[in-house]
Amino acid sequence: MKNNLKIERRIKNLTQEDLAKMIGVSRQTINSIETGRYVPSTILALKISAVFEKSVNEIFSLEVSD
Amino acid sequence: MKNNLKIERRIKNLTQEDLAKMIGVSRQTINSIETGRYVPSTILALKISAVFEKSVNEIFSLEVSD
DNA sequence: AAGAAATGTAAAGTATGTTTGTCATATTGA
DNA sequence: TCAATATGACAAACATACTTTACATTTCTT
Repeated sequence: MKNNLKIERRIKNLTQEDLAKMIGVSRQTINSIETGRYVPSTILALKISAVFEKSVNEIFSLEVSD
Repeated sequence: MKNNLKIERRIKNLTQEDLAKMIGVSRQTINSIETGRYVPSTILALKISAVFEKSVNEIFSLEVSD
């Protein structure tokens, strides 16, 4: 699964830690999602979606390997 | 987290097992998501989104408890 | 260039998703 | 009504998400 987190974060000028605090997870969790080390739960994706005011589908997308 | 799975399934006339097979999970996984027993991964949400041709946000939504 | 802030990553532990198997109940259709 | 099909739910085992701590590396600011 791919994601635009880094880009969306830059648009809103948020650090990984800022975003983490906004949605109530650890900074490492954001980092791990961004670097593709793991796939977030749908609740997390929805919270991220709310922060960036974009749909989950606009932020996350399936790859062939999924 | 709430979801419209049951309604969307009815619209497309799919059983839990049909949907499960389409996205490659077990029937119990679909059942558990539908009845709110657990929150799916974002990959699963995106696959479900693809089946119903609706965004993840249209199918799943946050509740205050999230 | 130097110090501060931001990021990447790893290990260990806890929590939660997912599968398989199984059974009970509800719903549908002849 | 009877049988078939669909759904809800539980338990055990396993996989993966997530936290915390900690440290190294990169990027930013001056």
